[in-house]
Amino acid sequence: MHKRKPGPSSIQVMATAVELRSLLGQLRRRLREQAGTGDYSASQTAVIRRLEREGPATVTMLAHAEGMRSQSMGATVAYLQLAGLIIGTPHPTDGRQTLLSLTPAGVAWIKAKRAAREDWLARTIQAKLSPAEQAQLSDAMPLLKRLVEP
Amino acid sequence: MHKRKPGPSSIQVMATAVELRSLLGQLRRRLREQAGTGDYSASQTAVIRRLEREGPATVTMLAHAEGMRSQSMGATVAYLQLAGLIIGTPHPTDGRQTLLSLTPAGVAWIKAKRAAREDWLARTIQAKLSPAEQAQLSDAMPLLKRLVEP
DNA sequence: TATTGTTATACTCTATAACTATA
DNA sequence: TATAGTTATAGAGTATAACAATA
Repeated sequence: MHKRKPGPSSIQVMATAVELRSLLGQLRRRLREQAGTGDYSASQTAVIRRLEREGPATVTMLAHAEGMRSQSMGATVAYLQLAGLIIGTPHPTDGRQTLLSLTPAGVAWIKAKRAAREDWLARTIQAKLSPAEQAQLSDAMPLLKRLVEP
Repeated sequence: MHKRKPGPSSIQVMATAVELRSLLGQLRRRLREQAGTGDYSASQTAVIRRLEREGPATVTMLAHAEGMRSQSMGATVAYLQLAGLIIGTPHPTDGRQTLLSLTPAGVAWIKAKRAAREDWLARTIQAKLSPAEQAQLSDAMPLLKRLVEP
């Protein structure tokens, strides 16, 4: 256990909040500027990854999982469909729903990405943080996750 | 020291990267939807806070510190000037530069914000994380900072 | 010639509102 | 009537390019 901070005061929490907000923006800008041709946005990548991890899903399900509106997710999904990475098939019993899943091209994209270590964020984490710090960052993810949960 | 993870493999690093990217987007969307009237954007808040912490600065200095272009920072700063929270005064010796600093209204805004604990992010950190977890999150900030550094 | 800052313009992401189709 | 999804439109945030003023 870390012992550096006995218990953050509310001023320290505010400082963390302010810093996190600033870092959020900086990370986002850095991610965008590092994105090359053939790369996809954060939302697009998140969708691809989620479909890989959890299998087929509808637009509404994806929107809910990523904390955005279905209209916005609709645009994200439409782009990925045009790009040929995901495909929508009608739900067998409910005609309103469209089940989205990865195409072979989508699966191949993920694998190629992983093999090539093309991901700027992953490369940077590995290059700039020690293994212990990488673990520390990884351990902080569940905390961030809880912050965005309803 | 945490001992849960002996040394993250490159697959784990990729997983962290993917998760961080998704959480980044979710946090940003949540921050936006929680923003009420009279609130300012992440970039705007970051500028206000930085001026408070480090004193007067130019547009170029602020842009560099936040990792964005001076044209973009110009827009952010222009809005804050219109809102009356910051003011620009000509540099005494270098006529090209404009030194930006907080107005009394800007200082008052920060103080009111703090006193009222109006900040959604700070409130959420305090409400959803234990003191130890708050410290853990705070400790992760320097790691994120190093990721965005050039 | 280099630097500070501004203006014009465009792109991405996301939101709200209104609509269609199916249940 | 409620739900899944689409289309139209708007706004915020940021980028690039071109320019003006000062050093």
